[in-house]
Amino acid sequence: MATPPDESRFALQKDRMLRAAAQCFNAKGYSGTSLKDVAALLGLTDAALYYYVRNKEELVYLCYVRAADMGREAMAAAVAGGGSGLDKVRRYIAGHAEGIVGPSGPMAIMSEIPSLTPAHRDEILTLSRRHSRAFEGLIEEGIADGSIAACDVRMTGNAIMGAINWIPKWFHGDAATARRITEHFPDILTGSLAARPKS
Amino acid sequence: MATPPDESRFALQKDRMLRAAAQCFNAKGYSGTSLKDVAALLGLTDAALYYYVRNKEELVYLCYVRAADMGREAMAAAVAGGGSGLDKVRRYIAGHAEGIVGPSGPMAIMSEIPSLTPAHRDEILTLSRRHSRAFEGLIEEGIADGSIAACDVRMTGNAIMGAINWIPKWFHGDAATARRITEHFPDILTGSLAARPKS
Amino acid sequence: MATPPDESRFALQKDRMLRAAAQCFNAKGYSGTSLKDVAALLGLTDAALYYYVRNKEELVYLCYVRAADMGREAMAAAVAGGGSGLDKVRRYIAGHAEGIVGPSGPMAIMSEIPSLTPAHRDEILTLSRRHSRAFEGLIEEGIADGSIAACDVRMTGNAIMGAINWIPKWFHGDAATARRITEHFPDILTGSLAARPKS
Amino acid sequence: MATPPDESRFALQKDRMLRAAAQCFNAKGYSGTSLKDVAALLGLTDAALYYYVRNKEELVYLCYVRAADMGREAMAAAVAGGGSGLDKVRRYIAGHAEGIVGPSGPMAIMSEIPSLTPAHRDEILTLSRRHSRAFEGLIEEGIADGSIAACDVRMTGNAIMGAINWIPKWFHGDAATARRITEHFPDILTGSLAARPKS
DNA sequence: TATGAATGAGAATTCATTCAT
DNA sequence: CATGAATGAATTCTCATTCAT
Repeated sequence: MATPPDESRFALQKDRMLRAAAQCFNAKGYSGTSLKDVAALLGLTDAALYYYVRNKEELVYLCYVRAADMGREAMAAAVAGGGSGLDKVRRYIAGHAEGIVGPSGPMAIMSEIPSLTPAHRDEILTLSRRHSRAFEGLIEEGIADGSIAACDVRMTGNAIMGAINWIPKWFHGDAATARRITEHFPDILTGSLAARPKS
Repeated sequence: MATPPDESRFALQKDRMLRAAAQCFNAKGYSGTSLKDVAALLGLTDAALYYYVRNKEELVYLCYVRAADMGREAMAAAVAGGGSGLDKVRRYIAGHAEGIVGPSGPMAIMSEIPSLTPAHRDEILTLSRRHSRAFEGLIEEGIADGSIAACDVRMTGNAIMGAINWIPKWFHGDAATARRITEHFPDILTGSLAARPKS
Repeated sequence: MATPPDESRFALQKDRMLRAAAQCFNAKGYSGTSLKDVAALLGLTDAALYYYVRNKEELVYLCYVRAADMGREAMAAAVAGGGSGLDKVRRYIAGHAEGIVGPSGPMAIMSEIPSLTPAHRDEILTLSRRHSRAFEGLIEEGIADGSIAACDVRMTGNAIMGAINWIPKWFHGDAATARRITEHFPDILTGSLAARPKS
Repeated sequence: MATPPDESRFALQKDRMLRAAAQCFNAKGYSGTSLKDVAALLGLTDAALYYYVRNKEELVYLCYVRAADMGREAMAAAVAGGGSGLDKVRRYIAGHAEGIVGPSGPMAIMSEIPSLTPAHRDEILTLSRRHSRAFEGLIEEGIADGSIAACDVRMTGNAIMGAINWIPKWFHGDAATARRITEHFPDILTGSLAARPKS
């Protein structure tokens, strides 16, 4: 699980911090977010963050690692649920959206990988690509099992992920909208995928 | 028209500048982009930009105005093309995507409206909302004329626009990908909309 | 005596601390040394040092007091040894150098008196000047007894003390070099002083 | 010559800056000197320094490069003057001291090489070692030609350089003392070297 | 028009210092 | 005694901005 709050005081605080950071980064981007912003959300001074993290860069990095963990979980759950490729894609979309608008704390959108240290960038890029591949894999599985119509898999994956990643730009935390998102996005984003009779 | 370099050398240069700025902002965000970045793209010093623009803020503002113009054009063209609501939606998607990856210079994604001056923010927000409404209007038109299945119009609009707005995050300028985008995005993003026989 | 860990464990620890601090200060200067550096050398946290000392400033101050004590001892020993002024100067040089490279723990070089509190600064400056005078006194004694040739006493004193005080900049703790220093410095630094037949 | 003030406005200001920086660094060390200190000496803001230099580190680095240039000059002049090894050593000492207390602006003492970037450190260390070798070479030359008595060359070199490098710690700019330094240091520091009849 | 030189505000980061435990 | 957690001040550094040329 993604650094679950079941450890020491230190780990708990660190996890709170990562959630606050993810929220800020999603809202205002990496360079648009000052450490003061994050700290304020926690009722701390910016200097206090350095107790948990070496760097601002390390802060994003850890947010992204956490996001990768959550993504992996969503993927695992989607696969574990069984069914057709389309079923898995829909379940994954729901899970991913849930990670962003749901109560497990906002999951950071990996939108600023270039801001990372080369070493961190490589690591995160690897995770991120692996994840995209896995998602595209689900689509291909659906095509193979007939639940999904043939399509440009890469573009389709990009479109779906983009629609989800863009959510923080217009979603501002109200529960009603959150429900609409998780409820409708799987439908909206897979309608095009469903194999259907030629008209 | 969106970028009418009608007469003077001034307007031409200014337009070049807005395109360069849009490119930078799309790639690295508002605060991630320094005026030096924009100026470098034009072969100028940052100080020179102040000849065309009062502010960095005014620079984004103008980028967004330009984007709104382009969006309006795309919308007008989509409507002017006639046909069903779905047809118009598809045409609009193509036009919007074209504005981002096409040769009319990158269109700025309105992703950082909060960075604007209150006055400018209000103005852009109005334009932006009006535009979203217009897009949702096309969807509703499609539902009414039977070309589009009933759906949560607001969410659907958000999803589609998000998928498009996210493009700059993964598209890095190669022509082949640009073609794949404009070719497939209308299909991918409207598949779910098409009315289809109840199964 | 300079470092008399006479009774309590407290005094012993404090003395260890002063030695560690002197080592750090000699190596990296006052502002270049963080309390963490000193603490690390002792296997403690920086916060722990505050049990022994009110201040970072007090830490240097105490180092300098200790150094003054050691200097006084070296001076006393040099004088107690008797002989000509030159003999005493040579003995003092050896003793001083020994204090720096020898096993009695590094003696702090008083190189950053301006960093001290006004009160402490005055006190240390007094000690330091008294000490320089005493050293110059030895030189004058040598001139008087004919063992040292006439010279600019102040400059000569400064040159000799400088050569010694500079040692920590290039000496990094190996025993062989330490031996070379204590063995040769008295010769090297007093050659110019020895009275010799007019050529 | 060491970045002589005969070029553009830019180079002139940069040279002024290096002199101011050297003065500060000599007085208070690298970490004890804030960029504000240096800037204040020039009547500028700290931010202005970044127009000339990328870094605080680059500032020291350039000071050291300049010092190395001046040292090389002093060495060249000492050698060019001809005469015995002892003559050259004396001339070098005078030249070096002149660089520190004289009007060519204070020459930075290379006392904080560890603060440099690895790359810069390597470069400066190379220059510095080469320079020390050259100086030791002069001593050896003197031993060979009989003008200098046999001695531990390395230790002797260290002692002499130390006495000179320590000057900024007690010299505070008055012309009278400056004269005493350049006048007496060659004598004081080479007395021990002069070959003399066994007593 | 455009640049060179400089500034001031803000951001990241470090560090001495405090205090409850 | 010693540490963990936090703070506030100072420092380095960036950047939009200005202005004389």
